[in-house]
Amino acid sequence: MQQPHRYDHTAVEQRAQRAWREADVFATPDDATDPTYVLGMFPYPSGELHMGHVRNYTITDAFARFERMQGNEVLHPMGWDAFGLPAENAAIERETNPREWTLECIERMRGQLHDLGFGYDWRREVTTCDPGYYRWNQWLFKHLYENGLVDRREATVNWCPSCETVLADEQVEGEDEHCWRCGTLVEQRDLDQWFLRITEYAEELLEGIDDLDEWPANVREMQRNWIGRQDGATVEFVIEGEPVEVFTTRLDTVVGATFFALAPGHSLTSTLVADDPELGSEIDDLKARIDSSAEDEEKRGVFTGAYAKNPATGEEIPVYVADFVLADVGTGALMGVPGHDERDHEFAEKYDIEIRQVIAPEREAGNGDGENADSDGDGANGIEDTDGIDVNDAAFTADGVLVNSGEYSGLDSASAREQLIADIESAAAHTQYRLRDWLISRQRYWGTPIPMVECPDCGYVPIPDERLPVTLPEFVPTTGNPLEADEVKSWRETDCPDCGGSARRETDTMDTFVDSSWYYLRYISPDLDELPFDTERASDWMPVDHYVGGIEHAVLHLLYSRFVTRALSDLDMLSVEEPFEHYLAQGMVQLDGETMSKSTGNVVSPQRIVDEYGADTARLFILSAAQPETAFDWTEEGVESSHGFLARLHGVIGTIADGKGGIDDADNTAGSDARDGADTGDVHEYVEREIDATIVSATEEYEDFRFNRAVREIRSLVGLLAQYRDYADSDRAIVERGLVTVVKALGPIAPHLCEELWDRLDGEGLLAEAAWPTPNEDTDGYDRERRLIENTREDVRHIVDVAGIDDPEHVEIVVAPAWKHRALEIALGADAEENVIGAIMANEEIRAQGDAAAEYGQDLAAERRSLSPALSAGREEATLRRATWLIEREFDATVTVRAGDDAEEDTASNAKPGRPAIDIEA
RNA sequence: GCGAGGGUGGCCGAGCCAGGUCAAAGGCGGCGGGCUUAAGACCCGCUCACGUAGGUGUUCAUGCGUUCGAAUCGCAUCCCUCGCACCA
Repeated sequence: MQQPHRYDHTAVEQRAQRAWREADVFATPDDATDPTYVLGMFPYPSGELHMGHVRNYTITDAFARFERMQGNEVLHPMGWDAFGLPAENAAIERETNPREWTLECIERMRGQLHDLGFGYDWRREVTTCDPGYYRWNQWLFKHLYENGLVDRREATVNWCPSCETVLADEQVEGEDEHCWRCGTLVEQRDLDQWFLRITEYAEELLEGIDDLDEWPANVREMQRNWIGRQDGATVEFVIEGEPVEVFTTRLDTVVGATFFALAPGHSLTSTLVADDPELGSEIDDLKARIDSSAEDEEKRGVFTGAYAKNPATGEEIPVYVADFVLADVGTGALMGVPGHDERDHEFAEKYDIEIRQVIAPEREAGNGDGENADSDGDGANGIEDTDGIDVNDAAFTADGVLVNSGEYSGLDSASAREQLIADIESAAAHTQYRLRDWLISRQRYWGTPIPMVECPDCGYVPIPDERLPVTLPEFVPTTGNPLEADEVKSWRETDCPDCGGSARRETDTMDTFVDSSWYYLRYISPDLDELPFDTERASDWMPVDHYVGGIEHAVLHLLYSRFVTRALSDLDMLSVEEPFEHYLAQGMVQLDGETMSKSTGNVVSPQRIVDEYGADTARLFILSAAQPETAFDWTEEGVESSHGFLARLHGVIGTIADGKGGIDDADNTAGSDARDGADTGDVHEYVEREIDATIVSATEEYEDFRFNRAVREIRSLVGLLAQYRDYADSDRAIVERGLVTVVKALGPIAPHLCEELWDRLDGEGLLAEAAWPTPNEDTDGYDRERRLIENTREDVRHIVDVAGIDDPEHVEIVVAPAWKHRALEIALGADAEENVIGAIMANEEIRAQGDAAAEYGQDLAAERRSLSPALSAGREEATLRRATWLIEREFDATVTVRAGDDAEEDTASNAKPGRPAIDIEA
């Protein structure tokens, strides 16, 4: 129709952004009371925002804006995970230094975040490479140290040869063990390193998962797996007079232990082979095999010549050193039970070790599973009561009933375990975790210096708080650790805080995951000088209410953060134990089904989209393409469709606001156009109710982060408003209310355009600060009304189609008579045993309907269990009346709605509550 | 191997937790109509089968089962995705 106003997104965006900035809309005052804390994982400043970031921050921004409009105080900050190895490489490549490079990247990305219209409280911005931030990493380290949660010890650790640094276990991925950052295969090295003792919290962290009911199930499961709790027992086997402890989850099989195995790295191993050089070199071979990332190769072992005394039987069993025994699992030694452990079985077969059955399947009545019951059970090796199992073929690994175990025979596995713990002197119940301590040393420059000095006299001494931060010296481009370079010798040389003698600074820096393990606390009081965060305020504002970010951090960042939060809580720094109440793992952004990634080159540049279509289009497309947690494909068509919608909305509101639009003057008087049956008042009410219904459902969708559904609701309201505006007697006030609703409800998603349109519609103040729309009327039952209208319209179409009516003249819609509604109510209220027909016929008015009543009663009785309540006859009639204009427009026919009681008998008899009778005249 | 999550109409994807209002939302693609000189954009319908009055039949991986009633609950099987894995 009218010339659409040109939609100059760049101008619109700049205007809106300036307005927000000037009004300081997104600031969270320090005296806020428990604001809604909405947080996206802060980015590593690589220099360029990618679509994953855009998706992440669009989600948090839309939600934060929604919360603000709901009248809640909101904390929505942003910062930079600014330390990390890539900056060192980039600095060397570009002949600059990591600091400058990083700050430039931050500058650029901050600009991009601005351009996208994300509303952050920039006064709370944190940058982890800033000494004002990382001094608190050092402070935290020191306080953990003082509380016994820091350890320096020699260990076999993961070394990435490409990054030239060690890595924590969590940062090594996959079966092939590659570096999480660069993908290089890691190696093992024995080094003295700093650890945070996260294992102290293993049980707490595990139990805490149960309460994280707003986390995705898979993330919770991944954390459970990672912590890997195992309940079992420790028990000692004596080897040449030396007790050696093993851990086992199957103490019930101890009688079946026919060999003993040590890890090549076990301390006893070297003792046992000390005076046998040949044996020693064989074991060195084994060690070498383990180091060379042993795939699923055959297990190998070496018999040491020694014997271990089985604590349950007193039997002497051979001691092997075996490559499948890992030094860092359990105690680095194990009892071999070939009959009931697949791995031990394989080993025993190879070295011809006795395989003994001590567990039989529990016989249950009706266990018809013949699988093991009839497999040549008579070939059994003279052992009775083995229930047909032959452990020579394969280990039987399930729990069962003990056999061949002397006094323990007949006990079930669980009871046997308890009994054995009680009976064997050296045995004790023990719980073991797979979780390892968090190795935080990094042999890199661009990280937080670990605030320790090594004094020849006092050993390692922490640097006192008042001398923090330990700042980084100038960057020296070099291979290896730049902090070990000659050029920074003067930085390394220092004095001992304890004795004042000359000492050497620790040259390892911290894992950058330390930085991110508490940054969400620093936002709460970013300028505080005395402490990392204000305890009182943090206890009020925490936990983060909604945390959004990639699932790749399921066991890294998210686990470390949980640990640090608990540790801080135990230091009385914080009164919450879990940092993130609701965690939303956003899905991938894909292109042609492939994850967008720089390495493969299939990326869409956010910058290009913003330039070409505008930030609002990008945001709208991203949020309408899929639910936040599922992956979606980026498509140009989708982007264009989103852009088209915004441009149309812009056009529609432009024409209306300018008063030259397609609607009549607001004060037109209705009724002159005497359409049969369609009272214009009903039409208006219909639209009003649809506006209300849209508000209610959009609100619900927002609350659940289902922006895609909210968008659908809003778009369909726009469609309705367009139809209504074309309707001859539309009411300008209602159109405006509809548009205001659309603008408000879409505001969190496409904030710039909506801010502009809000202004055009003469909205007061800024949309970003406006109140969320509320329905005019109680929307109870609107669902049923919508369904009734939709069903009825579909039925009309259906009839027209199936009956082949070319040009319907008149549509008569007849609501079921009141007595049928009453009958339905009675049927619904009837007790299960009650006779429905009887109950209905007890009503005099219904009984008066004679055969019709009996017939309908039978219908009700037949369907009694699937009956659902309907609108009252009067409401049904009113609802349909409000919708007649839609049918009139669609078929260009007149439409009448009648109450069943006033209509002709024939027609009315077809009507049921919720299902009006329809009569169409051609 | 262990664990978790899944398998829905041509495709994508809701529904499943709280069984009936589900032939099953929405989008895409396809078809028809409107608008238009035409195309595009946009708007309105249709899109499992049969059917000249809103009907009937057969569907939600497969097979059993529970129930008056199952896409939804249970069991088994097959397949897919992800995580962990020589873990004692």
